[in-house]
Amino acid sequence: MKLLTLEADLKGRARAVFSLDENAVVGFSLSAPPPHIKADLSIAWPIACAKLLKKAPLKIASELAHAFSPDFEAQAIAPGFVNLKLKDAFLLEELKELEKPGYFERPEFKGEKVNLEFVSANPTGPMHLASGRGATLGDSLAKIFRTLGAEVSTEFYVNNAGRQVELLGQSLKARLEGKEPPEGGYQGEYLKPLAASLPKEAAGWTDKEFSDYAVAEMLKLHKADMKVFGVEFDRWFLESELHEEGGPARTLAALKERGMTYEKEGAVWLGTSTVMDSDDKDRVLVKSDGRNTYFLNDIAYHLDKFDRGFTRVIDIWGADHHGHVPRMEAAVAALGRENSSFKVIIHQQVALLRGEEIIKMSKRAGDFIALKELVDDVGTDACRFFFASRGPNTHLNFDVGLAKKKSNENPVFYVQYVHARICSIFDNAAAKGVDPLAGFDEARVVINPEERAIMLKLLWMEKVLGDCARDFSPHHLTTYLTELAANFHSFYDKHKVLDPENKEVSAYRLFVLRSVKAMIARGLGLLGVSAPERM
RNA sequence: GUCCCCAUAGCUCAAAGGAUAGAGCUCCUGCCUUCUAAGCAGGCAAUCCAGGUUCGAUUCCUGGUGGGGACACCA
Repeated sequence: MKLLTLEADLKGRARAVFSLDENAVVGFSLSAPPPHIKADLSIAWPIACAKLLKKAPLKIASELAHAFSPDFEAQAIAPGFVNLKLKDAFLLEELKELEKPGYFERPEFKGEKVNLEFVSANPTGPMHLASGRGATLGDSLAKIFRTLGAEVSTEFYVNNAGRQVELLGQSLKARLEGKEPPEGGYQGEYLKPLAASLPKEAAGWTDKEFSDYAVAEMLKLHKADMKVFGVEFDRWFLESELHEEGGPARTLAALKERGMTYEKEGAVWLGTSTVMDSDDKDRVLVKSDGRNTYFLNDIAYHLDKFDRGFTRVIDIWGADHHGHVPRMEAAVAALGRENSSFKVIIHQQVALLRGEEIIKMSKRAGDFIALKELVDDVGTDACRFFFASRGPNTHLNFDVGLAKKKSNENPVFYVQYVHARICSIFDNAAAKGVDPLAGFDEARVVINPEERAIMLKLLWMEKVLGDCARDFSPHHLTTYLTELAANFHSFYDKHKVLDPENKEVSAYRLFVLRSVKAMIARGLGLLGVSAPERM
C-alpha cells in the first residue's frame, strides 16, 4: 500500500472513530518522526483537532491508536502524537511495487495538459550561465509533472522579431565591415567569428538578412547549449510564427470585443488597472506610432497556448520580470481564461561573484559568463544538481571560481556514488557465489534498522514528488536523494551484502538494493543527472 | 517613494504550524588484510530585531533593520 493510500485509509478510520464529516478532518497527514523517536510514521492531528472534538489531545491520540491496531503498532505519545510502526510484510510488499510503471501517478494530474515555457532567452548572444537555473527548474519540473501523470509539453519562446534583433543584425553587419557595432548594439566578441564565417554574398545583404542569419546562428548555439545541459524542448516557438498567423491582431480584436481596451493619446490601452483592478496601472497594447508593444505580442502568444488545448499554462521567469506578472495575469483573465490555469513561477536572479567581486553582466556590453563555460569545466551533472538543490526563491550567489574549483565537493557525487556502489555489488555477485535473482523466504527475513530506514525512505519518494509539484521546485528531490544516499552509505558500511555463507540474507539484501538503485536512478533522471555504474 | 523576493552554523542550503531545527563544505578525533574511503562513526557550531495570533512559531500577521530585484507608448 502506498503512503498516500495509507494516509487516506487512516484518515477514514479517524473519521469513523470520531463520527466526523469528510471536511471536518483537516491537517491529517503522515509525517516522518524526528530521529530520536523510534517509529516509522507519525500523526500530529490529535493535537490540532482537540478543540474541535472538545477532548484532550492525548485522549484523542490514544483512541486513534486503538483504532489502528492490530494492523499497526500504534502508540499515543504526549502531547498527542500517534506514532506508527509498519509491519515488516508491509514494507517488503511495497518495495515490489515501487518500480511498476505509473506508480507515482496521481488522479489530480490525470488529464492535465501542461505547457511549460522556460529559458526563452533572446537569441542575441550565447546562453548565459543564469539561464542554467531556469533550464534546470523547467526541465526537472516537466519530468516531475509527467511522473505524476500529467501530459507535459516544454517550450522555448524565441523573440526573433523586433528592435533587439534588428540591432543584432546591424552589429553583425558592422563587424563584417570592420566597424564597431552601432549605438546600443551588441559589443560582444562572439560576433567577430560569426562575421568572419559569413558567406561571400553577405556583402550585399539587407539588414533583415543579417538579422535572420544572426538569429539562426544564435538559435543553433542555444539548442546545442541546452542539449549539453540535458534539456530538450518539445517546441521552439518563434515569435515570427505568431505574426504570420495574425495572432496579435486577433488577440487585440478579442480584447476589444470583451470591452477591456480603450484609446487614449493615440494609443490602445488594456484596462489592467481601471477595468480589472489587478495591476497598478493600465498598459499599452498598440503604441501611438501604430506598432504593437511586446506586451500585446506576449498576450497573443499565451492565447495561442490556450488555443492549443493546454489546461495549464506555466511560465518560468527570472525575478527581473516579476513586475510583469500582474499584467499578464490580468490579460489572461481579460481573455476569459481561468486564472487558476495560468501560473508564473518566478525564480530569483543568479548573482555571479568572482571572489568578493560581483560580475556585472550584459550581453550588449559583451561581458558575461556563458553557460557552456561552466558546463565544460564542472560537467552537466554538478551544474544541474547544484541549481536544482535550491528553491526558486533563494537569492543565489554563485562564485564562478569556487564552483569550478570545488566540483568534487558537490553532493551530486555523494548520490551518484550510491548507484556506482550498488552496480559494483551486483557485478561481484557471481564471483562471490551469490545469485542476484535468487528468491528468499520473506517470512524469515529480519529487517535491521539500517534496512528499515532505507525502505521507509524509498516509500517516501511518492510524497517528495508531490512536494516538488506543490512548491514548483525540484529542491525537495535533491534533499531527498541526499538523505536516501546517507541511509545507503550507512547501511553499506555496517552490513555485508554478498555473503556466500548466507545466501538467503544476500538475496534479500540484493532485493532491497535493487530498489535503492532504481530510485536513485529515477530521482537523478528527473533532475537530468546521470547515474554512473562506475566512479 | 511604491511593489516583489530574501535573512537559519564560519560558508552554501533544507525544514505542510508540531516532538531534541536537518545536510554539505570548512575545522577537530577515530575507521581501509573484508562487496569502490567520492565512504562510515563522532565532535565544534545557527533561526536578524520588537510585538501579535496559537496548546505550540524558523514557518502565519504587523512594524523595524539589512541585502537583492522591479517600477517605459523597451524587449
